[in-house]
Amino acid sequence: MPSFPATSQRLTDRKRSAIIEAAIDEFRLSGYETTSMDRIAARAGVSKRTVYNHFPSKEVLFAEILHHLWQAISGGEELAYRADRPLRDQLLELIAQKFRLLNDEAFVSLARVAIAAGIHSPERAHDMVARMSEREEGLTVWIRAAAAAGRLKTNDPVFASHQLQGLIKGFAFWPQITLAQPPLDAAAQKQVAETAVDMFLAYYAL
Amino acid sequence: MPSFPATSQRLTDRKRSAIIEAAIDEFRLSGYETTSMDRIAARAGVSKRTVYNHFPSKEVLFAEILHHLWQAISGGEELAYRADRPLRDQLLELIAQKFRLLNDEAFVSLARVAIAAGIHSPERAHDMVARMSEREEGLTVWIRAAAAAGRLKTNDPVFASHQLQGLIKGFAFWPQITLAQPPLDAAAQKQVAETAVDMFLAYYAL
DNA sequence: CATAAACTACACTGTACAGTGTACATATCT
DNA sequence: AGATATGTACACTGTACAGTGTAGTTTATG
Repeated sequence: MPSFPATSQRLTDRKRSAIIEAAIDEFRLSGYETTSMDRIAARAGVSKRTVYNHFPSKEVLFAEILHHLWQAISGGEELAYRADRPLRDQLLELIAQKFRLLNDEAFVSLARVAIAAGIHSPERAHDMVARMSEREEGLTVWIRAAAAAGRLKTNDPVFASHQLQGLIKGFAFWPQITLAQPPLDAAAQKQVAETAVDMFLAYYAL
Repeated sequence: MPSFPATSQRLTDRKRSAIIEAAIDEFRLSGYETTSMDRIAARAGVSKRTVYNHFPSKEVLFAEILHHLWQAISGGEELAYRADRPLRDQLLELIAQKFRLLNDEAFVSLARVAIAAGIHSPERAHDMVARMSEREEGLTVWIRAAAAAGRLKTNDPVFASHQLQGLIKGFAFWPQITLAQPPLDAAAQKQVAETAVDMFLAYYAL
């Protein structure tokens, strides 16, 4: 029976976690270029050599972190279209789900780091945003179903979905990413969500 | 009578312009951190020392460029609300004006550079986007006037204006900035503009 | 043409940083 | 307790880059 030190696993695992956490903080704070491996090591309370024993290069460490943050936010339970409930209620629930993501510290971190790093690295940006837009599929699927059921008048669900998201993200995503603004408070979220949905339905509902 | 070399002004002016142009290209291509003064000098066809004779530091050169690009896009002729024309036409014209800005290479460059540089420098980001949002005032003013004239039902013109812009920027700004996507073609612009305006009016028009 | 201003080549300083090699220490496992 | 895996301190290489100093050349101007 291993008498491991109270809180957690093997030393090497704790070190590894500390490095990843420190790296997330540093990259988030300073971006990829201006973050040094020495600072990451220092913040992690770990020797620089240990960082390199775990991760062969800064690039790899960075990729690991993107992967790590990605895991942290992968919990999207698709909401299916239902004929027996008002469109408005269903849309509000879909938006609420989106807000949970947008309020998620991990998600915003990921987005900030990814966009900051990717803005001058097309292939990485492409990969990143491609994966992010997968998370936007749910809404499109719902709209397509509602249209097929004859409750919405659109033959371009992807476009309509982007519109609705534009109405949300303009308030609750881009300002937070580019200006590091705090997430919307509950009242603002309510206003943004309800007005967006009502505007959307005013145009698309049959 | 000075026999100046055909095309333009004094040598020093041409050098200065060459430096600024080269710096715009480089910063746009690689961001602030990863662009070196040596590369700028090389691209400008100028000795490094000359760069420093014109601009005391990289910081200053960068600021100069932001200022320079800012000048290049400052030609916004505010469109005033008019009681004698349909709302839809006026809004479409406002949007068209916005698209002219969004299609402007200089504007997109500025935005990309500014956002990339500012994403980890809150004060600069703040300053930058504050100035950018001045350019969005026109739409807000128009909406306020239309509401005062009893043609739109909103008591929050700023919010409404942001909504309409969200419907545009989600297609024609953010993808271009963060993914370096090409500007929308004419057909797409038409679709985005018309659908946005129609959706907006479906909700707000009296 | 003389003079001042601007440009150039180039060598140089200082710093920051990615990444490595090593000798020694500490933890983990059997 | 002894063997093995990990971590640490630290010195070091090589590179990239901001910024400077200088001596000499080119360009404009009275």
